[in-house]
Amino acid sequence: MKQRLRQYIEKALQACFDQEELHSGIVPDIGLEVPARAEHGDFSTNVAMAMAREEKKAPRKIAEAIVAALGEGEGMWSRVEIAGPGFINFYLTPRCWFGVLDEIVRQGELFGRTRTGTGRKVQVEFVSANPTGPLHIGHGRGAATGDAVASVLDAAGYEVQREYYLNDAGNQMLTLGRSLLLRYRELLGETVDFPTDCYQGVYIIDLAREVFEREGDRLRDLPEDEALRYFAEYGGGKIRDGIEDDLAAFGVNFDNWYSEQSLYDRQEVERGIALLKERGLTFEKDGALWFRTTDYGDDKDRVLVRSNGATTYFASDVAYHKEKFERGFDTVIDVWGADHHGYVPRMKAVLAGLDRNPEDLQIILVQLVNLLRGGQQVAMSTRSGEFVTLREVIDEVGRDACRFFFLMRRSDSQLDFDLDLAKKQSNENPVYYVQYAHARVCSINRNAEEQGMSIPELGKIDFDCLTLEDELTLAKLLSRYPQVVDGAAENFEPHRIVFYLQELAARFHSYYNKGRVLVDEPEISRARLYLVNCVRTVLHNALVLLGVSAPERM
RNA sequence: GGCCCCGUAGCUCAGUUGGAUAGAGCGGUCGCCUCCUAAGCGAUAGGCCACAGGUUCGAAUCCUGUCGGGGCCGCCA
Repeated sequence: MKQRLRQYIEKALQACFDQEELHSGIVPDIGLEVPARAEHGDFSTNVAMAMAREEKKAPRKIAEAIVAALGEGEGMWSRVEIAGPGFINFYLTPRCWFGVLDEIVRQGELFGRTRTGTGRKVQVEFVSANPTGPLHIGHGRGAATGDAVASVLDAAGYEVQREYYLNDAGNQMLTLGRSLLLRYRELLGETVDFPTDCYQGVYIIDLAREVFEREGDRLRDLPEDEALRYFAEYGGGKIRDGIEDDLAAFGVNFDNWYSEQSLYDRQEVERGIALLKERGLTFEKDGALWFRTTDYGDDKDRVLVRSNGATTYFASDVAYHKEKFERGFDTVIDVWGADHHGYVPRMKAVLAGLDRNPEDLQIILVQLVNLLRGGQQVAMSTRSGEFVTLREVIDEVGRDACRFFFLMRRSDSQLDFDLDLAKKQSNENPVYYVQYAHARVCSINRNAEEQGMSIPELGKIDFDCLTLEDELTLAKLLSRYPQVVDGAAENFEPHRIVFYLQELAARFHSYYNKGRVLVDEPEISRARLYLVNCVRTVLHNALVLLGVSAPERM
């Protein structure tokens, strides 16, 4: 719709230049937007004002020339007017708006998919929690956000891969092994002084018990390093499986689980370091090897190889990101907790050092989640092992409410997650509000069917039967959906989908309450049924992007 | 000390990339079920967009500074 209108305006501008009404000969970017107030039309453009400087002419004069050159628009609009300082406002005909309904019916589940990203490969890496403990609520927000960003990009036409980076190398796995081994020895009756730098959570004790029940005391007499390796491997595997299960329960499925250890096994880490060295971007100091990230705007240089010869986590990250681009992605997106924001400059430096545009790496920082119960903040501390797991929250409030709540806010503002509110089955809970709209349409469909009426097919509708203001409003709102998807994809902002859903649901509920869909006149009933099923389709399509279900009854 | 995010209605937050008279939900008040699901709808009250400058035809939006809230600053991962 917007595109078509833009073409008309471009044509009019060209005509003005040809007839020498206007002289600059430059067609600017034509800003077309939906005005905040209905009396300013359906679309409004500020081109005349934008051109004022170039043309050295009053905006309203320019607008007059453009409007004169516009012509009739072949029934697309009923009125064009110049308003305010020089806005050109278009009033589209109802017939034009209701055309979107046929479009929705034609495309069905594909309505809202665009071609914006066609031919571009994007990877979204998210969660990537260390396999040393279960996912907590903070990881849940990252999971919901990353998954929705991936879905939205997919809808916008990008080729998308979802990846989980598994930190299965380094001494954290040894710490996990040691934690388990000590708990195991406790179970065997030994008195153990459990160190503070070991993992404190009760899940460690549970895992140790599992081993004890399977293996008995067989592992007591193994050499220390062998026992550690056993426990690290067993624990890491189990925890990883648990993470995968939790994510599956949350509706999040990864295309790829990428092992950090595999980077070492394939000498990728060495290769990455060697490459930076070759390019003269490294130096030695205090027995360690550093990457001069300050050349690219970081505030400190960073260590790649420690003085004891061990590589840092940053070194494997260099290799990992280098390898990502070698896999052919045009854009790589990392979803991180905001507490890692300090790592952004050094990762951008990695790209610059590899002659890659730093913009090709996009980092989404997801802010903290404050868990509330009864209005009080729930205390959490990973160190002490006291935290609320994602699984517990899913079990308590349900997957739909959980995902919806995580996506209700922009990811760069902190989120209060009110457990009591998320559980409430009432009007205070926005999740049900949206789902209820979908269920209501389904209910209307069931009633129609009982009356022997089926959902009308494409093109079998007389749009002149849709005479209500609310019906036109709904059609306009529906037509906006593909742009909402594009905007959400372009800015990595899935919350835009949430707000759109709430608005669409609100308009539908209002319409529903004002009158009946199924009335005595069959033609009107059919037209309205057609309309509300378009609403249902868009509600469904948008909910799918968020990973929230669209129930047929509630 | 440096860096990142936030500051908009009593509360929680949107704000179409700089547009016209600033929006929603919750909470408050008052109404609506002979009728397709009241998990719903309608009405009403509520604002110095933290503050001060600047940029321009035009600023909640961009720039600078100040104040307030949160977070991060390891040869840990």
